[in-house]
Amino acid sequence: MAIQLYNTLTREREPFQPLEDDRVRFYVCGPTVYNFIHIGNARVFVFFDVVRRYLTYRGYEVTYVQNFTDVDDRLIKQSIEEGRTVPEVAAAYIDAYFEDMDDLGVKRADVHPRATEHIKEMQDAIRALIEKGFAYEVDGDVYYRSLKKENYGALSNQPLEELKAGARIEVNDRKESPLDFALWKKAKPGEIAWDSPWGKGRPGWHIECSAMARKYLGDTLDIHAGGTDLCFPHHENEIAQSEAWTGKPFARYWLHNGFINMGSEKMSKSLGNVERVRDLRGRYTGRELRWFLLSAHYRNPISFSDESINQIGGAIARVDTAVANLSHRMSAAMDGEASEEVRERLRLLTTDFEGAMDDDLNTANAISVLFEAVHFTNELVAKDVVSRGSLEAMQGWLHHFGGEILGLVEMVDEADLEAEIETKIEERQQARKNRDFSRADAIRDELAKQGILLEDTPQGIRWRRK
RNA sequence: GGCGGCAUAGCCAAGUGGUAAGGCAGAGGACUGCAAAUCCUUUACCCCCGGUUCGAAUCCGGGUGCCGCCUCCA
Repeated sequence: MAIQLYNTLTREREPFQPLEDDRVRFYVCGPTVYNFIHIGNARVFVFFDVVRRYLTYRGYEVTYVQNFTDVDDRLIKQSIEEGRTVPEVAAAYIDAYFEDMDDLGVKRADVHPRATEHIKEMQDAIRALIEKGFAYEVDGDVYYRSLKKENYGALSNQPLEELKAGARIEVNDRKESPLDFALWKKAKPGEIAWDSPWGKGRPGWHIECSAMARKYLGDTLDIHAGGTDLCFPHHENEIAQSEAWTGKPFARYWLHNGFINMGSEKMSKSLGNVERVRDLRGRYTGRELRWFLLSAHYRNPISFSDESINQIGGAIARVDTAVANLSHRMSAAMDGEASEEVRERLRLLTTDFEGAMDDDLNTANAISVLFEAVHFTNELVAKDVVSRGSLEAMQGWLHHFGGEILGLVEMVDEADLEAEIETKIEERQQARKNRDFSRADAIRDELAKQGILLEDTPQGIRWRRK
């Protein structure tokens, strides 16, 4: 059964069939690096990181591209406020972006192209659009002629009349139609600018994705993704200009993720309720945040609250405990291969996991399969007799699906066992043997203060970090 | 005004026709020197009113409430 994806373009769930059978060209709109990213940005990057990992697991050769918008009005504004140049501001927030993403376990894209490093490609695109009659220059600005293309509005499902009616009246009345958008903007004095056939200026926002996507992925992408608000106008405009430019479909599947609300309100600057990842990282671990972001279906809104994330902590503890106990059980296991029962259970878990992810990337259900795996792990660990092979197979499953694909499970390294703790444990065992329970409890309490939890099991004492 | 989404237990959250997943929190039990962990059991008038159907959280109609997009906001 093929992977089913909800495609914004058709507003239907469709079987996923890339242009080439075993290759996926995947483009995600990255951040505008004028500031630290917020939790809503992070949802995009974390979720599509999982999609990319899953597609790779499914055998596709994935080329994953995510851009940085490193020049635009907001960057210019920010550079004035910070008293730094635009490139300096961009560089600082790109570094910050990677720090935040590393903490959330998001892998680097194959390419992170920056707008300012592709000025030539954008100018080539603009020139081609002018030649084809899809763009026109007015006094140093270049605009795209939106109405020239018949299917403008298809992605956002808006009839042109409505778009026109809803369009804001802009100060700039040099455009032929209010729907036209800037491909090239003339520089004001002192602004960062590049030379061009139309005079000094900078690229408009939408053209960078079209130019960079084509350069790194070709004329037609398999998947183009981003936040739901990008649907209009950004993605609509990308489609228009790219297809006018290349004469080919721009992207086969458009994926848009839902927003994060603060309570029931939209998170927005004007409401002053924006949660930056940078700040959240002081309150929560990156793993808690990642788990939180994957705990609901990607197209549904998530309500952010401290209570919600605190609940995640309990869930993570359950998984970590199982993983640690599994590791501990290994030392007292019998030699031997994985049992047929275990193999069968793991096959079923794999089927369920794939079923969840194939069903429009349902990470919430994939996580519930992870909990089934945890439950089975706990049963195995509690058995009187279990083979090392069975435990290793279980461990491998958790590592692969929970760790490699979802990025939520962290394995423990048995070599972590520290001699000092082992000595204490030995001492406590002696005390218990002598029925000196107060001494035994004292040692346990002492270790507890260091964050080490001791647990008595039929296979001996095990310990883990709290 | 146009387009679209959502409403499921104390909380979070799956579920697009066949007796309501999973997690957190709570309760009871088993196990334990005491614990911890684990296992078992337990917690739902699926927003309201109609309709279709043998059968609806799921489809249709009408309400109510909330939310998003409609030019640079993930």
